[in-house]
Amino acid sequence: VPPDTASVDDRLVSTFGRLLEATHMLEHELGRALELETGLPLTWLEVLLRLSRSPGGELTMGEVARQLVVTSGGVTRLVDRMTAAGYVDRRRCEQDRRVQYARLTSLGRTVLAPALTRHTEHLRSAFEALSTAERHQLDALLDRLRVQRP
Amino acid sequence: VPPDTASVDDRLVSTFGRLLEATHMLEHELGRALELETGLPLTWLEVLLRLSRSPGGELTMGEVARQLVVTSGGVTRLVDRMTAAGYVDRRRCEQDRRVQYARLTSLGRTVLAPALTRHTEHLRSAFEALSTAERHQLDALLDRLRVQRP
DNA sequence: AAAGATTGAGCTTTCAATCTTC
DNA sequence: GAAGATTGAAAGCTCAATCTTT
Repeated sequence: VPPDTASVDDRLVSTFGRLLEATHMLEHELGRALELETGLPLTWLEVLLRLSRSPGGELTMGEVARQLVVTSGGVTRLVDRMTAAGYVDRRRCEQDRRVQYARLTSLGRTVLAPALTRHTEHLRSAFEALSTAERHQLDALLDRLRVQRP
Repeated sequence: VPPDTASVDDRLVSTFGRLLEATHMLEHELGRALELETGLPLTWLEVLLRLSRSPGGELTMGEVARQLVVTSGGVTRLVDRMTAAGYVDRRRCEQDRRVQYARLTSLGRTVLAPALTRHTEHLRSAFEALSTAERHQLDALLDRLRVQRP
């Protein structure tokens, strides 16, 4: 073992610890503010946002699960609740009848717009310490932080 | 509203979305690998690690809650379970008898060492795409991503 | 047999109320 | 009254088993 391996590893462990802490904190505070001001949980916003960006305003259940990093069972129930609220509905795929699409409803679009505006304002204040160049830097770093999935 | 504000905001929302996705993915995969190979959940490792770095190997319940970004009720039960496993115990503060310390036991130290080794190996492979300079960059960016707590 | 989605059971967390101590 | 920690109830997630379709 080279003499400075230990300290390099320590830094690595610390960096990861900070990544978790900073992300969890942002998630918690931004989620709290969003839900307080719009009634929409951050997870719901994430789903609505990702659906709205997809062609047809829909994604398969599996794709939502991958993007949110939750299990398929978790997505089933998440979409159940959002369906009960009227923000999304389900559509069977005709080519492959095993798959279901979660699809944005017009109510979902109506609710998304103002919530996204508020969320963006919160984000601006959370990221105001970073310059545009630094935000691009962060973007680039995150893109390269990939871990292979099983 | 300036003409390019919309696209700047879009980028901001995307950056945050990527931050969440990348972090959740790392957390999920590294957690899965750690628990598979050592039997220790990532959350438990985080607790043991932070206790081991503190003077006396202990932190107040509230401090653990803040660092892990969970509620005080959540920490009470987390420490309950880790106490049942024998990895930590509780100690009353004498100056202020409202506070309790969660304290690393010798069994906790014994379990932490090899788990940390494995975790570090996983981290090396997850971060191998980043140079040392880029890891410092990430560190610096994370430090500046602060959000005020209520 | 494998893949996508759902379900039942169980675990961990939050929320709100409570207790103790300052 | 306020702060730190704990508790009961409930929400949301995972895990493993199941069902349907490929």
